[in-house]
Amino acid sequence: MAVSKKDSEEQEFLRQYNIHDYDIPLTSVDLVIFTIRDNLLQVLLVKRGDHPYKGKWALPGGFIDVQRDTNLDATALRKLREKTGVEAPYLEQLQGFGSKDRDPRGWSSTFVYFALISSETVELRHGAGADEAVWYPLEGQNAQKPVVKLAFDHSAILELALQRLRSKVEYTSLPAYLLPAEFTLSELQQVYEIILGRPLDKSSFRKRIKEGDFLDELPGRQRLGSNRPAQLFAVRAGLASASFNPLSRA
Amino acid sequence: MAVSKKDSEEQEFLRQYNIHDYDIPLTSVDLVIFTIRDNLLQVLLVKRGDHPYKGKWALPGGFIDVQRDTNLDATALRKLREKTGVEAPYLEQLQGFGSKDRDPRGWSSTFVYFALISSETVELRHGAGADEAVWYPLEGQNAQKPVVKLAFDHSAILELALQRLRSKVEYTSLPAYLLPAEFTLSELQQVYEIILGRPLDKSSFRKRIKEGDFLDELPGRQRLGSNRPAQLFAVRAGLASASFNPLSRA
DNA sequence: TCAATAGTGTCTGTCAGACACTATCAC
DNA sequence: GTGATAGTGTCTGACAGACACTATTGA
Repeated sequence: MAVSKKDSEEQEFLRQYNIHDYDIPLTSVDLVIFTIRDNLLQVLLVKRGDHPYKGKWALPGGFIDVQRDTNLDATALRKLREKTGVEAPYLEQLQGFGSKDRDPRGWSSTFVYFALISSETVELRHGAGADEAVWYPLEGQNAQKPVVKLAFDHSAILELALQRLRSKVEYTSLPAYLLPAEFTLSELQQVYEIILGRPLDKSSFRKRIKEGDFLDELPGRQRLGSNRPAQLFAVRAGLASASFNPLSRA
Repeated sequence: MAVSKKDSEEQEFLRQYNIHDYDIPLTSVDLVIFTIRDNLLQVLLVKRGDHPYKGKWALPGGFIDVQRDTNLDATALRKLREKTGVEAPYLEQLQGFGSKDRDPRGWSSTFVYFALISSETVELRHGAGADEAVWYPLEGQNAQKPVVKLAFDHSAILELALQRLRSKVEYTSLPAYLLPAEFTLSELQQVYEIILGRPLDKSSFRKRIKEGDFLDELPGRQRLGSNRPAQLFAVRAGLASASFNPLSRA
């Protein structure tokens, strides 16, 4: 098929197009990675090894690698893997932020992701050029604002992520991703209570979860102790990284 | 106060930093602008005047102007004003999109905004360099996918925006922003029905709206006709552009 | 009077939360 | 048996939706 005049005109345009001719903003991807450790909700922070804000605590993140990353999700997953070794978490985009003055290098925008992982599957990467990474606990139940001041506008971003987590927990199965692959309903209820900061009724909690129909009972698998053994459950396969509202009544 | 070694080191870093040294993605802001016209939900589309996708229909949008725009919201508001003349709509960020191949010019990312405006306040900008702009109806009630194929990945983005609109309508006051400043409860109910594609019960609709407590009754203002006159309402001041869930039961 | 739409009242089935109950293990 | 936690059953108040009713205008 011959190349039409229109096509060749477009190709000429693209040939002459050079992104470096324009004033454009910096664009990065940042991550708010939550987990449960020691019965507390915790978030992953890194100490910045480079300017700007060198030595300050920040959310993990970085620039899009236009050679290797095929899309934004890929960038987020790569960053997550680099910091934690985790491959398949719950991951969703939180929101974008961008302004003239959030980064001293100039106009800067970032796509912020929101990840939930089980702390048992994590190996934090240390040493050898890697920025120092720590789990930072978001104080217990009544837990207002995080205490540390973070680099850039990351404190505000963390605040928003927390809000989003709390509001989504009300009607979704998200907290299941904060636990190891196998867990009991009591353990799951405890996670809901940690995030929401208030006790839940056992009976209605179990009713909702069962009706939500996003957990699989693992036949024969039980957690033993000096009490009645507890049935183990797992998140139903195929739901990871997806958007879904199992507890919604809509 | 003397400039510390650390500060001057950072300043030196910033002096040498040049964004044009890096391979970075294109970053733009796009808008999904909804309104109600002729009892149909409609979305604003523009015909592209430049490459790429010249002559194709697309969502309105463009690049961030790093000189004039102080933040992402400002870019979105500016674009909205340029296309429609509207100053104060309901505006929220929908989601970011970015990938290697969504734009033939190279790695491209976009922050997509979601706007609701009253069609009565709009003057579409035509002629003189402006791209042609039209309201495109999203077919009536059962209304599945939009028919036109849009440029870039805009068809998928529009699809997602529609989903988001429909799901938010279930429990928020959003539809009020699709109407003129003053409206009756029956008119508002009609908008909900258009978006959801199903009839609502008058009594429970009115109960919910009144309890939501986001409308102000306009004393003395009534819509007349050859029937009982209807009380006029307005969205409570101070809620515009804000995030809120008046109908939520949480 | 009628036609038309605005606006209210009542009933009922559903369901979430409160709370008490039973079950099953280690010791 | 006891202590501890798992898991279930029952009741009740709140409330959303169905539907019938009343209200108020123009013609």
